[in-house]
Amino acid sequence: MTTTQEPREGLDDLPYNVFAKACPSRGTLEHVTGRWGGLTLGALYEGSLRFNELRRRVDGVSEKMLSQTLHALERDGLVHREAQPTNPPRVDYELTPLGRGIAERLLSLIHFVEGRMDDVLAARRRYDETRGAR
Amino acid sequence: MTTTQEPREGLDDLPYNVFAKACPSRGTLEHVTGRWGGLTLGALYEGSLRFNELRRRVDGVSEKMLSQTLHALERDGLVHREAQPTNPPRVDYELTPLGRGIAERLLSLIHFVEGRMDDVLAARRRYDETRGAR
DNA sequence: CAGTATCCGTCTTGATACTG
DNA sequence: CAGTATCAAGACGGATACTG
Repeated sequence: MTTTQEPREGLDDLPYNVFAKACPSRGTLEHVTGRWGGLTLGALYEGSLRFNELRRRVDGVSEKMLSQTLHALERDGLVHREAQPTNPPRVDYELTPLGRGIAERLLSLIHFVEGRMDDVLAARRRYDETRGAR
Repeated sequence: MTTTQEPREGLDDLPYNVFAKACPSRGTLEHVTGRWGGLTLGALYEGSLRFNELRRRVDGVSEKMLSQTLHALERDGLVHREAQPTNPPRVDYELTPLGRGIAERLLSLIHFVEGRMDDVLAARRRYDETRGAR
């Protein structure tokens, strides 16, 4: 009976469970936490930004990836796209209320990680010494 | 002066800034939020687990990916690996205090997303109707 | 049980070029 | 400015087989 799964209380009674392979929340979580999704949401938390402003904020993202990321976030209802039909075109991206809720929690995580990087780096050195020498 | 970067107060004064391409925090954040990293941390939040228990919890992960993920998290000092030299071998994985701090924030994000999936799914339907019909 | 090693296809990514 | 289209390189992921 080692394989019997005990339900994790307070989690499995939700309609969506990210631990399950087929749950749609897994997809959204991947958009949010993906390589560029999180940084994009984080950048937009400061306020609305235009496409190229965003590109400069999110250091290293290509046009293609930013475009793709924004589409996914817009489709999930986390980002609102506001296009002015001027010439040259001007398009502003901003978080929706739902997007803000997600960005807040994401930034909490990001700031926590940033604040602990010295510990992480120290742990890495220890690990590499111990195992690397072997 | 459209390219002048205004510092984001309360963020850029940190020694590590995940928005910068070369910042090591980016790497750690990717371990944490990667496809399997987040789910692994989330599973371990409940308590220590053995390798194959973990594999069953994190639905869909392969041995290779779980092993790889655990190594990265252990190296970053988020997970502790406790191996008993018995036969058959028994290895328990558990969060370090640092890992718990990160897992808490990650779970806050995960639960929030899970709780809003109906909104997300509705947004997707709207998006697909509007744009898909075009 | 707890992994490691290897093969191999797929999916992502980044450069580059081009459009409105 | 705000993207889209295309393509090659490489990272990523899964299946399988094997080890201690």
